Amino acid sequence: MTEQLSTVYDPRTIERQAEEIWNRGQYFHAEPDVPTEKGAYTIVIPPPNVTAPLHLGHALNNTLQDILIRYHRMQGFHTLWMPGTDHAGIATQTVVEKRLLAEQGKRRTDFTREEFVAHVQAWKDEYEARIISQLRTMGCSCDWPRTRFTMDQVCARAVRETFFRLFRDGLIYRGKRLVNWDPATQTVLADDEVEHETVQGHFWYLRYPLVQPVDINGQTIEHVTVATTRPETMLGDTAVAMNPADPRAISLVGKMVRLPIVGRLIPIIADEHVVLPDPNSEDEKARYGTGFLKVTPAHDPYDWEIGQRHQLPVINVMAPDGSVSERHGWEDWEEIKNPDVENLLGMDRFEAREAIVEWFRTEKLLAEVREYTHEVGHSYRSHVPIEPYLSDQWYIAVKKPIEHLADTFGSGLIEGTDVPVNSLAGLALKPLVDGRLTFTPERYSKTYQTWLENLRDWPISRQLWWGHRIPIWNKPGRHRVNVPSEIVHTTQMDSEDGPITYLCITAGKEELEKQLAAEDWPQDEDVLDTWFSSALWPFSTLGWPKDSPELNSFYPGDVLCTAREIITLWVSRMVMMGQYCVGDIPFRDVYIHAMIQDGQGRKMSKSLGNGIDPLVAIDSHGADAMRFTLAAMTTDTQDVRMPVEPMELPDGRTVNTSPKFDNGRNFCNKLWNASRFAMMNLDGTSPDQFDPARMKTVDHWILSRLGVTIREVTNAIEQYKFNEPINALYRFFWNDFCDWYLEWAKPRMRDDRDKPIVQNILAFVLDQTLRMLHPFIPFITEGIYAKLNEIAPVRKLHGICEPASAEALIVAPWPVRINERINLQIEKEIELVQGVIRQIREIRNQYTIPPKNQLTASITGSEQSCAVLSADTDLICQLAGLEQCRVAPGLEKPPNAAAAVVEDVQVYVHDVIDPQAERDRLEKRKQQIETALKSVQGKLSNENFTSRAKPEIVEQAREKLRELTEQLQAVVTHLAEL
RNA sequence: GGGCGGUUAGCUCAGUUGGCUAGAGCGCCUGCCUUACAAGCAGGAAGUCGGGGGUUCAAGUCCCUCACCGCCCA
Repeated sequence: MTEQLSTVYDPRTIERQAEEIWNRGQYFHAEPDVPTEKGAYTIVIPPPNVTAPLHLGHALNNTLQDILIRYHRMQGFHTLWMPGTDHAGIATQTVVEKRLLAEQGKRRTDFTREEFVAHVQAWKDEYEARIISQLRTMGCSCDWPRTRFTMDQVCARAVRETFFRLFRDGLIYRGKRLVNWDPATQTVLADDEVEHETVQGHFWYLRYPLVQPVDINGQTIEHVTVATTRPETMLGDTAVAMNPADPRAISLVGKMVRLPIVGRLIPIIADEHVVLPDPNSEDEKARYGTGFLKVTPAHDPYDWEIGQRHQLPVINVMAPDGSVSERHGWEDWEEIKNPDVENLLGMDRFEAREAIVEWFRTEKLLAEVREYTHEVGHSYRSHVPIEPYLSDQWYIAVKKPIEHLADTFGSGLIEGTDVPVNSLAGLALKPLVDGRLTFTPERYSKTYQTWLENLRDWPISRQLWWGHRIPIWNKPGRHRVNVPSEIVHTTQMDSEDGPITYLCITAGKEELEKQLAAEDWPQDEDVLDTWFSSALWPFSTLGWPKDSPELNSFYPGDVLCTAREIITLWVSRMVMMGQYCVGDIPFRDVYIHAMIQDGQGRKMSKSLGNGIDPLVAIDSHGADAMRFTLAAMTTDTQDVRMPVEPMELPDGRTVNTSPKFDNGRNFCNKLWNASRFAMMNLDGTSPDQFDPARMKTVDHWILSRLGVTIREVTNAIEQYKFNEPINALYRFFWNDFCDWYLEWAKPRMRDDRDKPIVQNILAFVLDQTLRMLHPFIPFITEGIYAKLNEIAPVRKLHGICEPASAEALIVAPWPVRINERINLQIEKEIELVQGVIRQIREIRNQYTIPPKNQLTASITGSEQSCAVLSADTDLICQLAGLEQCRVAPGLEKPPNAAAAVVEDVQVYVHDVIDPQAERDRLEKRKQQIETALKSVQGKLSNENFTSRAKPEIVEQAREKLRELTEQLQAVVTHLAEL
């Protein structure tokens, strides 16, 4: 006899066993160019940031990917899951800066660039290792030897090549713009790196004196009042604007104002951007506005545009750290400097705000202060308010047509937009419009589309040290270098200090770079936006720009699985760059999964302490349990809640986990024990002893249920549904297989004639169920499968289904559909049997009859039902605890019997009568039937229903009415007899 | 301000194209250590489907509107 499974389900043991099987077989690995009938199936992992270990959101993300990967591997696809991590420029640099400050009391600038980068590199090595180990512990079947990092040599080469091509195509340019500036990390941020938060603030009403008072309608006006939420920017005001339609405009436009504190003389100008004041308006700007707008072109994007329209001077009054400074473009400093302004120098922007408001108050120029709630942009990394800031940055032109791509992708605008087909934005948008790129759930395609239609040029330079250094070398003046244009591309641009020559060098020319540096061509200090390298991820990881076998075999991939927050940031850019660099979209489908929140609907975060570490969940419940629960929660809603509770582990640690993982663990435990029980009975199983002709009703029934389940599960996975297959498998395995089939099988195991039939069915059903469960709970299923292979190596039902066997479940073929086994007639029969058993059990319970007391029952009803039930009397006796059961039409109700009604059948349990309990039970039943009856009668008495509803619906209702009427009659009779 | 979600049992959530008495898991109540499983078995209670209006023979489901919660974009 083979060794049995241990009596206790221990996730740790089984996880180790399964890992060993997978490692031995190298099943995660995919070699290119291996032809399979179905072709390749590729997923590239959304590379986790090396900033921190993975959280539960990652666990969900990667569980879903692994389900898809394992399913397709079993379906016979040549399957690759490409793993790796992302350097996450600003985020990682920030955490390392914090650590260095805390541990060594040193700032970034206390190190050389090389020293600092070495520190970040060390951090990266540590977290990359942790992340990969987390993924492996979760069971992710990635092709680990292929693991990439966005800054490794392979990826770096792709970055250099892409940058060079963009530069050569004239899509990269340098521009002076107002950017989203993060004064804490002192770098520019792209629009989508700015988070809008609601902030309780104020509107301050500041009086700006007119140089000469103005008379309007006999009233002397001595000053204009501007309303602002950021008084500190007034130091840089270069005009006051009003709407030309304002009645006061005729008298005021063209007059001069003396800017308080500063003393600068600035004009009143007319601009339609200014909203007319209206205290009753729904528009907040009108309600809070005075009709006068202070214009600060250097510190507000709208003011910048007004400034451009009116050629206003641009005066920058702030340093990059957000403090007031005269040294960063305060053009008229020498003329205006005075003690009041000098006092403010060096103050932080919020300190300066206080001081300036105080100054206005003291000088009686503060007209009013009002509370105001508004959205303020914050850095998604440092979380400080964003400062619109004037700065020089590199940009990518996203709506500029790329001529040499017109042949491949066409030209002209995409219908209904201003996006050229052959621009970068167009390359990303067109596949969606054409239906080649789809989103699941579908609604997210709108986010993608709207973003691309309104896309502005992409600022790609970041003032950081951690990242891909921008491959541009520059020198003031106009220069020429004697190098072929395939290696160096040259552009000249004008700046305030005259022309500058910029060189972009292609990858792999280190000698040339050194030589240029020696000739006073410094390289740009900045690095590229992290998303630049992420955009290349689907093909840089496969070796592009080399024409590698991997690229040929696995690109384009199939699906991208990610969260909605990076649809714009990342998904759009991958499509853009996939098209631009490789000429095809990187994936057909984008699956967007939910965001995990805590029990109160809050985002899980470190600061709230409400996060769950996947490794902790695995320690507390097992990896399979975690995966099961996560998949079971995955519907197409946008958020899911996961109650978080502290729990003490066996090793004494108190950690956050969630009681929701109990669901998964309980299921695994059930699977474990049911499999153990089945296998106890499988010794000596031989398919040769299986004879389909000797199958009984319950055997046909369980195969029918299996057939339905195979169909449901397969269809659901194909549609990116994850909770549905889990639920279908749960119902089938627990409610059908364990609760009924196994119970009915127990006595049959002692019957020599029946045993081989049951054994073969058990082995077959268990085998097929394990295959379907494997993508969701890979460890336990693999472990059980290995045992099953020892105990019952051949599992097939001759003449019914003969699935191919496999050395490991991970590569076992997915169950084929057995729709021909689906038999709804038999399912209905068993439902009737189950209904009868349930009713007898309820009577037992209500009368508190001990389980061991064997009862006698008689059952009567229609010819048809009696025929079914008398064939299955032993099934009823066995699970209802009967020693005797008579079934026949027209039986009388015995005296002292409890009665129940099931479909068109009367069930009498003999000699248990308790009149009061019986009356209560029958009354309750009567109520139920009457409620249902009322609803059906209501329908049928409505002539419109019978004439307009579909005939089959009407027929159904009539049938229901008949059955309910009979049931009611029976119950009423029984009540009367009491 | 624009857009997108959500609101169903005490909790977390399902509910396909409108059509049987609206379901599951957890929790709760009752009884069971029944030879695979107490992480279990058997049974039970529990819902004005956020409010209002409309379309329809028929609305949790479609339309309008209001309220609250959340996300994204300006």
